[in-house]
Parts: sequence; structure tokens; C-alpha cells
Amino acid sequence: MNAPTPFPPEYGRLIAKLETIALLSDTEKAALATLPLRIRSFKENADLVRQGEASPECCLIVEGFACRYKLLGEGQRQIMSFHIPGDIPDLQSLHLSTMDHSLGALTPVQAAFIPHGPLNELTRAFPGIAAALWRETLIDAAIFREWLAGVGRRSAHQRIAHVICEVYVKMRSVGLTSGLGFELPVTQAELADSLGLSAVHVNRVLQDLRRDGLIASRGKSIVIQDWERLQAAGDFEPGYLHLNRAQLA
Amino acid sequence: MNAPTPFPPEYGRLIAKLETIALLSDTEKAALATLPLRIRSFKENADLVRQGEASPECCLIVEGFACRYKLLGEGQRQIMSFHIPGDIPDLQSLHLSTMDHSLGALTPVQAAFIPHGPLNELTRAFPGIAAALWRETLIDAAIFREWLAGVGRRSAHQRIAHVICEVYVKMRSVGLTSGLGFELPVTQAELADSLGLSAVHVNRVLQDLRRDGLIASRGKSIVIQDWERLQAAGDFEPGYLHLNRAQLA
DNA sequence: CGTGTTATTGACCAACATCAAACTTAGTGG
DNA sequence: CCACTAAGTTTGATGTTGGTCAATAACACG
Repeated sequence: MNAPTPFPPEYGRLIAKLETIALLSDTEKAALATLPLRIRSFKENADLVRQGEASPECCLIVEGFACRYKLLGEGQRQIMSFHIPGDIPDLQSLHLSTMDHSLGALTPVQAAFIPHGPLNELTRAFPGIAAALWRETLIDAAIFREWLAGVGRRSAHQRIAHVICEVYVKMRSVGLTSGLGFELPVTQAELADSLGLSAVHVNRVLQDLRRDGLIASRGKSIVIQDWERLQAAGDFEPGYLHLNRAQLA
Repeated sequence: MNAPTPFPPEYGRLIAKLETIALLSDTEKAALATLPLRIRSFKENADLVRQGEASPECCLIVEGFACRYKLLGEGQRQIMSFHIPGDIPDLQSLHLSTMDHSLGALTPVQAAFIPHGPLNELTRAFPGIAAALWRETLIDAAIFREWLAGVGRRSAHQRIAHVICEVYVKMRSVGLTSGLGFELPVTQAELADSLGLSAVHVNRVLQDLRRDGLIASRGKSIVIQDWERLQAAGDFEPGYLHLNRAQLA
């Protein structure tokens, strides 16, 4: 789905990702490949970056599933985004020194850390790279808006159908689906924390969606049974993801 | 509260705003003052920019109150942010061509429109300006995250107290408060649409907050009666606004 | 003064939460 | 390979927050 790039795998991911967002010149790609990357592995449930910290680097998810979340006063948790390989979930730390949320691993994760210094220099030298990264953070914000609308105004059934559509489309755009099936390595409790629901209710709604023939699921694997009706049930329109035509296909 | 700037009023607002975000050199300020600005006035409830459009310009709120909102499938509305003079609410259109939401006037609004072309050139010529604008969009996203957490996990009482705290702090940071009082020119129905609640319930909770001596309100004027307890009631911690020390004072 | 918008009240109801227990699955060590 | 354990899923019973509907009261404005 994505053209192979002639760079080491972790750079390949980075460059492939940015090419889904913006057109990059060969010079820009070469410049990206000079960035110092430090690969680190994390266990499931480990935090890659923690709320309140001032991170000196950004990270690129190379392998695994991550999420951003906040812990609130009464010990409740709100998950604010899911991240798949290719995402750069804490890009905002480049210009916002202290983290207002945490970044956690939902599965074992491999992440590539890029120090802010060199990355910043690159954005000053190559406005095209700056624009691509900026755009990435703006798409992020667009997804927050959509989630906000969902949690604020959509029913539990709509929210759950919606998030399944969203993850499916995002994963398909980076070639991580097989047909209408994909892996959603997220517990029902985690889904609940992302949708502002209780785990019990998520369970019941998932059963409804299966009974109605919209999805099938075995463990963490989901197969979409009726893509049209699932989108309708979730009031899902992918415009807010700001993907390009190739990725929507 | 903000030092006066030696520029025409609309440029003054723009520059003053960016100076609350980042340090600007005199050259950068002068460059900003060369941007073409077109002032337009809007009636209450008019849309400044509409969902689905591709706006060729960004706008700066000079006077009045605006909000970003989405209309969902079943005619429901979710308001995603409030904007006060000095804000640049559709900065994302610089890199995201089609609007995934609308920008509406909550009161009569005066806005200054800046074409994307010249603004883009400026960001290429002055990485410092690009960084300031980028940072502005990142703070925006941080506020979306906080709202998401609120709508997802906080009670109606917490949400309402929280949004009052937030608007108060934001307005104080640009000198639009008088002591503990400020104008919140928003109907209860609009508040409801921003918090994922019904107007009736907002009304009841506001009465509770008044009865408990946290706020007083006459029409659209709010006076905070007990700032400490209001913050506690709203689980409000201003870190996510990423203001600098001077603005928090 | 009307007239339209906004705020307030009351009665009733539904979606979803909470609690607690049982059941399933996956992983682990012997 | 099995028994054991912990995590996750499912179920049922019950409770509560906040929604809906409808009517009335208070304003704001021409």
C-alpha cells in the first residue's frame, strides 16, 4: 500500500508516514534520515511519557499500539487517542514543554525517540518538513474534535461503531488490515475509558453490534461484516481524518 | 495587562496575542504588520466559516465571542471551543484545506481575515512566527483534550464549574475581566451544547452553583464568589492552557 | 406594549452506571 | 500437558444522573 523506502526500517516508517501527509523532496527525505533515533521497547501498560514531565524528545511508534490518556481527580481515566505504528503521538512536546497527559503502551511497544534539538533544526532548515509535522498535529486536533463531538452528543451505540470505523480506516491507510479484518488490541475497559462509558455497557453494546451483524470479533480481532451499515450506525464520515484519496481507497 | 503595541489596533491584537505565546523579535513584529488584513463584521449567530468549505484565509477575532461547532447526523450540535478577542480560531485551515467544523458568532463579531498565501510566506521566512502559530494550534489541541476528558469523565457539576474557570482564566490573561467578574455571553443552551448536557440540566446546575456560593450571575455577567472552591468543584488545573507565569497571575 | 428569546419549574423517563458474581481465556510454572 | 492464576468478558439486579416534554415566567428589544 505504501511504496517501500530505501532507508533503515525505523526511518522508513517515519518517512512513509510523512509522505502520507505531505509531499517531500528527496533532499527533505535525506535530511530526515540523518536524525538521531533511539529505539526503546516498552512492556504493555508501561508509560512512554508521563503527564507533568518535560520530554526532551518526540517519539515515533514503530511497533505496537499506544494511547494518550489523562488521569482525573477522582481516579477516573480518559483515553484521548489511540496510536498505531507510524504515528508520532507526542509531537506537541516540540512546542509545549510540559506534558498535559500521558502516553501509554496498550501492547508491547517499540518506539523511536528523536531529540527535540535536531528535529527543531530540521524544521527551521526545511519549511516543508515543518509544514508536514504541523499538519500532523492539526489532524490530531481534528480527531480530538470528532471524539469530543462523539462523547458529547452521540449514543453509546454510535460511539462504539464510530471508533471501530475510525481505527479500521486509520489502520487500512497504513496497510495494517486484511480485507475487512483487523486487530484492535484494546480491552473493553480501555474502550470504555476512551468513549466515556462503563466497561459493562461497552460489553453489552458490542454484543448488540455482533447480533445485528455489523461486526464479528474473536478475542481482539475484529471483522467488519457490513461496512455500510456500520458507518451509518456510527454516524461516521472520514473527512475529519484528512486523509488523501489514496488512503481512503 | 498587555503592553500597548505601536501598531494599528487589529495588528496590535494579533501581535499582542502572539507575544503571549512566544517571544517575537522587532523584525518579526514588523513583518506581521505587513500582512494584509480585511476586517469583516458578523451578526450574532452568523457563521464566519462553514463546515465543508475550503477557506482561503485565517481569521483573528478582534471583537466579540465566537465558537467552533459541529452539527451531527441527528441535528445535534457540539460546540468544541469558545473564542475571545485575540484568538485565531481557524488557524488549522492553513494546512488542512477543508473545514471539518464551522466557526460561528455567539455575539456580534468583528474579525480580521488574513489570506493564507502571505501568512504562509511569513512562516517560511520567519521560523519564529511559524513556531508561535504552531504553538497556538497545539494549545488549542490541549484544550480539546481537556474538554474531551471533561465530557467523557466529569459530572455535570464539574463540567460547568470547569468551563467557568477556563473562560475566566483565558479572559483574565488578555485583560477582559474586572476582578472576579467577567462577561460570558453564552446562553444556557449554548453552554449545554458545549458540555454535552441538556439546557434544562445546565440551568439546574447553575442554580446549585449559585446556591452554594461559588458564583453569582446577573444575565450574562458572572462573578466568581469563591475561586478556590470553584476550581475544586470543577477539578480545574490550568496547566493544560499552557499559559506563561505572567498570564496566570 | 407586544413579541420572541431565554430562563425556570415540574413530572416523568431512559440510558447508562454500579455492584457483584460467574464464566472464559490466556498465560505460567511445575 | 495440566493445574493454577490473573485478566478480561459476560450476566443479572438495581440505582442514579441527566434527558425529554411541556408549561410558565422573566427579559430584551423594537
